[in-house]
Amino acid sequence: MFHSIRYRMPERRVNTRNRNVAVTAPDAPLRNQTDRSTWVRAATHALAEHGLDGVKVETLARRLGLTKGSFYWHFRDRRELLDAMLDTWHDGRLDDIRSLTRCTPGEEMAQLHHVIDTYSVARNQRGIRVELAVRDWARHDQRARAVVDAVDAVRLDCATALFVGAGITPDEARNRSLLLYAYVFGLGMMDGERESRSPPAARAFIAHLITGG
Amino acid sequence: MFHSIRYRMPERRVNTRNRNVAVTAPDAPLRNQTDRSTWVRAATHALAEHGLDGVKVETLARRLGLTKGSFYWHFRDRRELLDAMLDTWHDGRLDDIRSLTRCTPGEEMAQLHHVIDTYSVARNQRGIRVELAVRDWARHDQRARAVVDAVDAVRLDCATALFVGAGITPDEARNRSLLLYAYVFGLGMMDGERESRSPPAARAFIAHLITGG
DNA sequence: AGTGGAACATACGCACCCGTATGGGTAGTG
DNA sequence: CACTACCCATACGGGTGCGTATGTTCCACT
Repeated sequence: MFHSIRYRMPERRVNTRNRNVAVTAPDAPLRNQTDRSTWVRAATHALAEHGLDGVKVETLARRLGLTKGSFYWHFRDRRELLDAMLDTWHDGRLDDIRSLTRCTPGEEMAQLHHVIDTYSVARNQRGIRVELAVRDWARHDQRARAVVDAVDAVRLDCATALFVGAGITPDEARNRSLLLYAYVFGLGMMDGERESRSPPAARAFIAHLITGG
Repeated sequence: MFHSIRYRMPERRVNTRNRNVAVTAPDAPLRNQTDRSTWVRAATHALAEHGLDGVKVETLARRLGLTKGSFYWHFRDRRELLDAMLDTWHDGRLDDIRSLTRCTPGEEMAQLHHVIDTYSVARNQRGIRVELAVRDWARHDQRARAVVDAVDAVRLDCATALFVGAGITPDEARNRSLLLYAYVFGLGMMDGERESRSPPAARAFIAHLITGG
């Protein structure tokens, strides 16, 4: 979704210089992807730390020991960086989901508990921070909204499949999956990178309520 | 909490002009509170619409048909407006909680279902927007964090009392209360002012899972 | 009628951030 | 060695937002 749709602007550059070319040109497949990912990593870090408005070109450049000249060589504008952030976040989440919901038959319930534990603030603080920042971003940006919705759809489908594999009816499985994700993200919002409100015993009890056993 | 601690700056003004005086002066008790609340209302609206960084002095002034001159008469700086927003939000939430958890004995479970319904996106869209914006704000601001924590503490206490009144043990009551609020806020984040993922039947099923009845 | 203060408008300086224009350095290639 | 593509630095203009300094209007009170 929104995979680096980079198009050469008509005559934006008259001198010899150029940016890394469009993906529509099949013989020039995205050179310097590594440098782009450097900016994306720094930007994602800033997003987790200070929110979307903390993602500023000059701030990132200072942090990386570079200048805006470097940035605007790799990206057309700030929006292109934001799209790249959404793309990498989307792809990373899909990979996580796939590796989290792949389990041997009969172990579905244990795997669901592992999903809950993975999204707990205590274990995955950075992931939760990014998650919440992206979700807040999605409240003001349509592309972010679409990416979040796509990730949520896959998450719900995979968790529902686990519940169904454990013998739950499809309807109930979907409802419990929705409760599961709403709970983990909501808890991340309430606990705010600490776990004052949810000692391990409480989390275990709630996890059993969600999974039903 | 953080109730308008306004102090006269030492010699900040040398001419005749002055701001509405400090609360420490007992004979001048906050004149023009209505005008301050006008700014706070507009700011809260902007917060819900565009997040904290959408709360800009000049933008609010344009929206109100005024200028910065008016704002800086009523407020010392932007931070004072933000504190006033937190105060009014805090007080309003406490009022809501009190009116939501006051019920006749024997009706505790029905009241808990009413709490869940009140915080659903479909019924209270604006409240949820403000809630999420404040919570995101709390991730970068200590004062906002303190206010959110205080509100959450009261919410959990009152919901726990309802569960206990319905015959649940205190530990389980607190756990179910935590699940309740984490779920409603998490669902607000996932559904994003629509209710595509949670049809009424799903919400009813989940509500019964949370309350246990 | 005149005075003082409340409530606002106007104008300015400053800082920050975006995007562009342009120059420089380096490595590979003929 | 010249040339070029790549990668980055410097410099600039425009826009925006914060806070301050100062001017203006209206009203209450004497």
